[in-house]
Amino acid sequence: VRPPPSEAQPRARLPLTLKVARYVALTPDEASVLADLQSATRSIRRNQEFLSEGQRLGDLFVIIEGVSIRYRILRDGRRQIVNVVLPGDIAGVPGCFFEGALFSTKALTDSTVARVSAARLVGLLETHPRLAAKIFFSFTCENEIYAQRLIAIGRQTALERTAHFLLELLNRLQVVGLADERSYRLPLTQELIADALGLSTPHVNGMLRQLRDDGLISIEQQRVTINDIEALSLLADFEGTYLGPFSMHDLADDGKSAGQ
Amino acid sequence: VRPPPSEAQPRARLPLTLKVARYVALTPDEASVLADLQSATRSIRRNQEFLSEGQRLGDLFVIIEGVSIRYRILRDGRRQIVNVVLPGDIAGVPGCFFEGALFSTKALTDSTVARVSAARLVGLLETHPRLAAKIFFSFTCENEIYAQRLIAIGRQTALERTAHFLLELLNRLQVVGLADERSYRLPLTQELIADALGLSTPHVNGMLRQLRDDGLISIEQQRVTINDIEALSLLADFEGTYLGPFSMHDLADDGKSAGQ
DNA sequence: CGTCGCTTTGATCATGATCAAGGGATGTGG
DNA sequence: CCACATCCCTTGATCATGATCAAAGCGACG
Repeated sequence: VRPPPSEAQPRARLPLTLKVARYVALTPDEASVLADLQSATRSIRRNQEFLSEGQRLGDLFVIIEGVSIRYRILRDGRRQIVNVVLPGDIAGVPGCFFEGALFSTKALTDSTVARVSAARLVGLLETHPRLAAKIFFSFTCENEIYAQRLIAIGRQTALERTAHFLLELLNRLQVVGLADERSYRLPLTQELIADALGLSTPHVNGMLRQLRDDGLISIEQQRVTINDIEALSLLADFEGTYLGPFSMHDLADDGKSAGQ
Repeated sequence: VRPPPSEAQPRARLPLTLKVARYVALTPDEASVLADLQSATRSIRRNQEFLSEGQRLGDLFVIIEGVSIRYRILRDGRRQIVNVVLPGDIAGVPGCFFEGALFSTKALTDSTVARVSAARLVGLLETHPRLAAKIFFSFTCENEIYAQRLIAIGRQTALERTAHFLLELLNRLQVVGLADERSYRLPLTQELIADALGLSTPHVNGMLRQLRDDGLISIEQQRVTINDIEALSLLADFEGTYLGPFSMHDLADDGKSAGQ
């Protein structure tokens, strides 16, 4: 009864074009420029830290495949994961514009990324300013993910937080076609979940177990299944509306008038 | 011994132009468009909630003067403040592009804001796309503030968090010229600080008292003074580098070449 | 003078951390 | 093919940080 390990891959290679396209409408021309940006891909091995705190780097990485974490380790060893980086996300922004990156980013699985030089992105300001604006705008959407997580970590109980985390990942993975209706593959250990949620590993273990005992979720191997999305959302006070796709489509349409 | 209440105002009315200018270089033309955007100001009374959760609103607000909070209240009454909104910040993004705002925003003090219709901002995509890109980019910078706060709330002790919070505000207020070298006026009650840090009011009280007893800070009336910035930064594991101004200046210069 | 909003303090309680150890699966070298 | 090692999950006992509840002080303001 060994499940095929390559379960998620056959799912047609996504026309990811950076997930920007999920957020805003692109002209064909823009789409092709975007595709071109991601042309040169590179492989990253599991556990490789490809962006390091303090590093002054002029590159960003569009994640084509694989899961990474963005984190920081405090002096005494405590670690906080500030983001789980999924395919379609961009790593290295705005670190590449600051003096040095503020966080490290490490691949959890073997990954494929497209390296884009910051200079080239900024060059878009000149050559395709509207595309540049759309890309930058798409970065803004991450704000809501962070804000939402701030609430979870700041004011929700361990159980609620855990539920929230699982739902957030479900939604984000669905956006890029890596999750089906109720389940997805989650390459995170409980220790990593703990560091993302500001909890201890044993306690995360207990919370997951409780969610399982209550029949809200199932976990086997690395596959998470949400059995009752509604109940879990209620528990977590979760609304998926903040995770794409949404309505800048209306506004930033092609050559049409912008004044509504 | 009543300190003049209008202490901070005489400090020349800032050429705030939205704080965008702190982050990126603007051409004179862009600067004037930006100034124009903020021309029509409006007053907001203390305690007025000018952006409400769930509200579908096509406007954003550039804060000219006053302090607001962006927050959400959970079903059982717990409140988390996700951001303290200072002059120069923009409220309502990207809420205005989502189905509905995800958080409420409320003025803590009487405020002056400039209302900008989202349509107008999007219109910039057509008329001044490079300016639009720069504005959107400036939104991205907030990500780092959120990420930093996630670390504080997720993995730092109450004392460290409190120290971090005070330092963050010092730095952010300095950027817009509302704090001097070591002190600033803070219109937040301890209850509000607690809701921003995910702590209880009595505990915030204790932490502030401890910081005071240790001689690291002083608080009188609403004025916070950091007596030993270095020591406090060490305690909080704080580095101010993530709060502008930083170096997209190099990249996005006027008509110059972008490829470095 | 009295109320209201905020700060301060203390006593008790609980959520979740820490520490420690065992268990199960997978992988690797002998 | 087995022994061992590694990584991760699981469990339990104890501890501590910070929450909750309650109440008193203290200005500012009307």
